Amino acid sequence: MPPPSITKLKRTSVSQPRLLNPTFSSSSPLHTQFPYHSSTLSQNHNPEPPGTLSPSIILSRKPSNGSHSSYYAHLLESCISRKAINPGKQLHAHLCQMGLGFNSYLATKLVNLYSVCRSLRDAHLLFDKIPKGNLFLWNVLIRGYAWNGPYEVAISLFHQMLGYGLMPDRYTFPFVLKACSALSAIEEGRKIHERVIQTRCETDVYVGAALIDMYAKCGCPGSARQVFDKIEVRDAVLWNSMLAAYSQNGHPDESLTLCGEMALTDLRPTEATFVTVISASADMAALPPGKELHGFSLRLGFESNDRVKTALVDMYAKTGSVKVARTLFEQLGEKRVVSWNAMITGYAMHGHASEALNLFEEMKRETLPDHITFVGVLGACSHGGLLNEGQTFFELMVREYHIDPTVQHYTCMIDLLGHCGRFGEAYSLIMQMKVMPDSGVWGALLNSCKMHGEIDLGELALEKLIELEPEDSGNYVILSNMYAKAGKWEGVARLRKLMIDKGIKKSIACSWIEVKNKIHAFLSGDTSHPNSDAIYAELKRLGGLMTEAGYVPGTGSVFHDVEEDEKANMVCCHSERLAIAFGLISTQPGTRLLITKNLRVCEDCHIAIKFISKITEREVTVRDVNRYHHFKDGICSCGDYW
DNA sequence: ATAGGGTTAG
Repeated sequence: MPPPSITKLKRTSVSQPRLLNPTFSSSSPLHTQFPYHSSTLSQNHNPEPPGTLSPSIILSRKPSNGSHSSYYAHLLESCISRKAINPGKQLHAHLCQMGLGFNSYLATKLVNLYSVCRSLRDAHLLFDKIPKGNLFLWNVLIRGYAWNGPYEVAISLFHQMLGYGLMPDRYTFPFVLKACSALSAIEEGRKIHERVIQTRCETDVYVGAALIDMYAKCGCPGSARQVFDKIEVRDAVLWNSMLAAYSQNGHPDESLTLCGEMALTDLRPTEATFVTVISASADMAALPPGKELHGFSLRLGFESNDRVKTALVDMYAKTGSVKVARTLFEQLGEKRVVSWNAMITGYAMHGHASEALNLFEEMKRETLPDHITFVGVLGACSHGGLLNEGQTFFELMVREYHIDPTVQHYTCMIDLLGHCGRFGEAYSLIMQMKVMPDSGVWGALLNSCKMHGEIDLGELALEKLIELEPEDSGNYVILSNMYAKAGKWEGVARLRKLMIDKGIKKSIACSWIEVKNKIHAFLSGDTSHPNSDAIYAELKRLGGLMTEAGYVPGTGSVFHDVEEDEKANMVCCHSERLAIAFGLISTQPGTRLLITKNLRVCEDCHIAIKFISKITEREVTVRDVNRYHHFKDGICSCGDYW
């Protein structure tokens, strides 16, 4: 039996309610009031997923004894839960014919349907025709804009709603706060928080989680914590939002501490708990808590959870256990973009360029790479000094994948060109960027200038960097070292005065290592550690062995007023080397050493560490906690002239 | 009478 066409349905005798006619966007090829003729149905190239009610089935079940609001409500609910826009529009047209269009209960459901189907234009046009006394109607439309944008409209609707004398409820707040989060609109967010308190909604966990998220996205974890502390009956999601608030704002340690408190409650951690807190431990380059969380997640039955597993891949890769990361990566049931990206960037940040690029080739066959994939791929090229490959991938990204380069992609390219001494091309690339060059870009250029002694361009880069981040000492230090290397002491003096005038203090390089659950931190030339004597003795011993093995202390930093033998001494007391020496004398042979550094490891130390690994047959990983594409901190504290 | 918050790769 052929499906009944909507045009054949009986028209009611009631005068046509124009009020709620469905609207069709101008992009739709269908401009008639009844768009779904049987001919158009058969041309449907986008069939609904299996299990969806087809439009013909909906209408063939039309009750013969007249129309009941609850019957259509049921059908509309069915469309809403399936996000089935086309049958919904057909129902809408049908309701207009039936004369049920002015039923504001059903109309509200239609607004809801358009809203969940992201047809905000249709939702809003219909909304405009419905009496405004119904809070639910407002909530539905605000939700639509909070989920899909423009977010400003959600906030403006909220104010219009207040203008109508309606009181927002515990459903309204999460929606409008989500819009504030998306816009980082802190002033608006705080005003809404006041209203939450007036309305006595502050103990609702949904409202609370939305407030915490709003404060987190606006960079105010302290305010988020105040909200969290005021709520007495908490659920897992509330904890999760607070954990995320800390890790999104550079406090992974607080996130881990809070996770410990959560573990003391009766609440069962969820997938989001583990994803958040495992990534927090990756951010602080802390393997032991990460491993503990791994075990904890296994005990709670998250072994085959791919999202948790992806977070673990990222954590193990970042903390230097690239092989463990790869093993887990291979265990993934479904490899999504995030998983590929975590593994590729993991290889890139440890300088495993060929592994990163091989994996990228494999990925291309299975998944569509995104802009973050290319940050990893270009980062791998930049680490490996692969200029030609980098340029090819950059082209590929733009031409084949139609991805607009971001500052991060440009930073990698500037670094690549600069390190190869192609300053003309590097500079013209900066000039032709469609995005504003940030401190990462100029920092990459400055760092390259330092390597090649390009003083003029270096001065220009510093000028830009001073505009962008006047408080950052690292930039001055790099240029100062360049002046010193070229013997331009008046430049050194000028910069020193500039820093004093601006009241800028130099940041100090610090490295740390965890041994037996205790963190041991070292500054450059530090002698305050209880085992200091033994550490320096070990460094001296290593120095001898390294020289025998062919190591030549770095010529990267030149000391103008220090005797030759003292130079060698100073090169040996960079903070990462102190941490390594301590690790060597206080752990079992064969244990892997993970050192974390707050500034970028200098090239000389990188070479030295390779020698140390070889001589001692120990796996040594030094990880800087700065993002690897931030080249502005490419300094070692001993090489400075202050 | 219908609805809602948190999550990873740079």
